[in-house]
Amino acid sequence: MTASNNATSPRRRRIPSAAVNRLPVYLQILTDLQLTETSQVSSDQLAALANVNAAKVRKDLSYLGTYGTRGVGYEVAFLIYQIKRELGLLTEWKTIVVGAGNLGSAITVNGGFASRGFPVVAIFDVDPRKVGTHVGELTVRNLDEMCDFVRVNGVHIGVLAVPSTAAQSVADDLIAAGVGSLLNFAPVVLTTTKGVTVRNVDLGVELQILGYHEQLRGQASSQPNRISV
Amino acid sequence: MTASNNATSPRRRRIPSAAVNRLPVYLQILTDLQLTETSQVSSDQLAALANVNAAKVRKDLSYLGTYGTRGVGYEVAFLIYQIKRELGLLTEWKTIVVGAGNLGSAITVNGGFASRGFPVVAIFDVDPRKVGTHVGELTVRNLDEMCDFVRVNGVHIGVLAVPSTAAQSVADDLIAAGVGSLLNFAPVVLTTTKGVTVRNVDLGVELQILGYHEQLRGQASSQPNRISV
DNA sequence: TAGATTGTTAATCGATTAACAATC
DNA sequence: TAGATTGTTAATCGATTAACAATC
Repeated sequence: MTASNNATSPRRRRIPSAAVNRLPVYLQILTDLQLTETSQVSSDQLAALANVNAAKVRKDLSYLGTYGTRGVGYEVAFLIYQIKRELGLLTEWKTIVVGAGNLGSAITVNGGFASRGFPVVAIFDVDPRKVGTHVGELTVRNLDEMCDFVRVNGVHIGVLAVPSTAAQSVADDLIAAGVGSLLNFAPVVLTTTKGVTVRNVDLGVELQILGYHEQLRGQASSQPNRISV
Repeated sequence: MTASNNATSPRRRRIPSAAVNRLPVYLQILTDLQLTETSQVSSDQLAALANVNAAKVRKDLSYLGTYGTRGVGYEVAFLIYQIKRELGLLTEWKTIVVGAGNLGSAITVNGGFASRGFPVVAIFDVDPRKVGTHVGELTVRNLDEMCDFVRVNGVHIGVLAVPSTAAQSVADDLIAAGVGSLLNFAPVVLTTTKGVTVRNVDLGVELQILGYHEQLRGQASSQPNRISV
C-alpha cells in the first residue's frame, strides 16, 4: 500500500549485520502477533516483545525503508512482507541436511523450516543402515549421491549434522557442488572458499558461555558448586 | 608454571562479552591441538585455526592474564587450564534437558557435554508414552517431577527442547526452582526475572540469516531461484 | 646479537541509544 | 489542537585491529 519506494531497488544498501541478525526475531514476533489479529504495532510494543530498546527497533526497521506511520505505528502485515522481502524469504532456498542422526532428524522433521522458506529437500547419511529409512516425509539417501543431487537440484544451503571428523570433508564436497551457505553443527572451524557463508551452532559453546555466567553469579556468594537457595 | 599472578584473584575483571563468546572456540582448538601433541602455539597459528585476526587472539587471551612468552608463544596445556578456569569449567554445572524428542535426545546423547563440564543429569517430558523410555544412559522422567528434582539436586542449567507453546511455562518453573541459566531452542523470546541468563538457539533464525546472504550473492547475477553454475 | 612473538596502545570502525523535530 | 509515535541525528559505548615497544 505505501509501497513502491524501492520496489525496483536498483542498488541495494547493505544492512548492518547486527540488524540482519535481529530481523528474523522481529519477523517471528510479528507472525505471532498476526495470529492474534493484531494489525498495528508500535516500536515500543515490538521492543517489549523482543526484549530490546525501542530506538533499536526503529533503527533496524528504518533499513527496510520508511514504512511506519508517525503517531500510529507499523502495519503488521506490511512489515512482515517487507522483512521477508529484505531477508530474501519471498524466495524458497533449497536446503539439504547431511547426517540422519538425532540432530539431523530433529532439524528435518521438527524444524518446520519449509513454512519459513527453507524446504528440506533431501537428507543424506553415510551409514548404510540408515540409508533408505524414513525421516519425516523424506527417505535417507546415500552420501555418494549428495554431490550430484546438489548440482541437479540447485541446492542453496547445506546443514551439517555430522561428526566433527567428517564435517570439513562434507563441507568441501558441498561447496564444490555449488552450495552457497552452510549451517554447521559440528564443533570445528570450517575452512571455506571466499564467498561461502558459514554459520556455526555449537551447543557445547553455548553451554560454556552459560557456565561463565553461572560462575559470575556464584562469585557473589561463595561456593560455586552449591545451590544458593 | 608461570602461574600465581591472580591465583587468589580477589576481585575479578569482567571480560568483554565478545571475548567470552570466543574463548570456548579457542578452547576447542587447543584441545584438538593437544591431541596432536602440540605443546606450544603462537597467536598467529591460533588465529589461523580460529579464522580470526591474531591481534584479536592476543587481546582475548590477555583478559585471562599474561600467560604467553614473547618470542615463543603460549603453552597449550597451560592455556587450556586458564581458559577453563576463567570460563568456570573447572566446576561441573549440573544440566537437565526438558523435552525428549529428537532434539532433546540429540542434545542428551550426542552432545558429549559431560566431557565439556556439563553433565546432563536428567531428561524430562510431558508425554506419558515417552516417560520411562531411555535416552542414552538416562530414563525419561515425568515433567511433574522436574521442580523437585531441580531443587533437590541443585541443577544449574536448563535446556529447553520443548514446543514454543510450552517454553515460557517450563522456563518459569525452572527459574522458580532455582535454575540460573537457560538454553532455549524454542522460537520464542522468553521473559525471565533479572539475573537469569538466557541463550537462544533458533535454527530457523540461523537459516533466515543465511537466506539473506544467499540473496546478496544472487543479486550480482540475476535470478535468485536459479543455480548459478 | 638477531629473530620471533607477546602485550598493549591508540586509531578506527560499528553498534547502541537518548533525544527530539517531524508529522500523523 | 493535543497526543502519540516515527525517523534520524549525534553522543556514547564497545569491538576490532594495525602498529610497535618490550622481551624472550
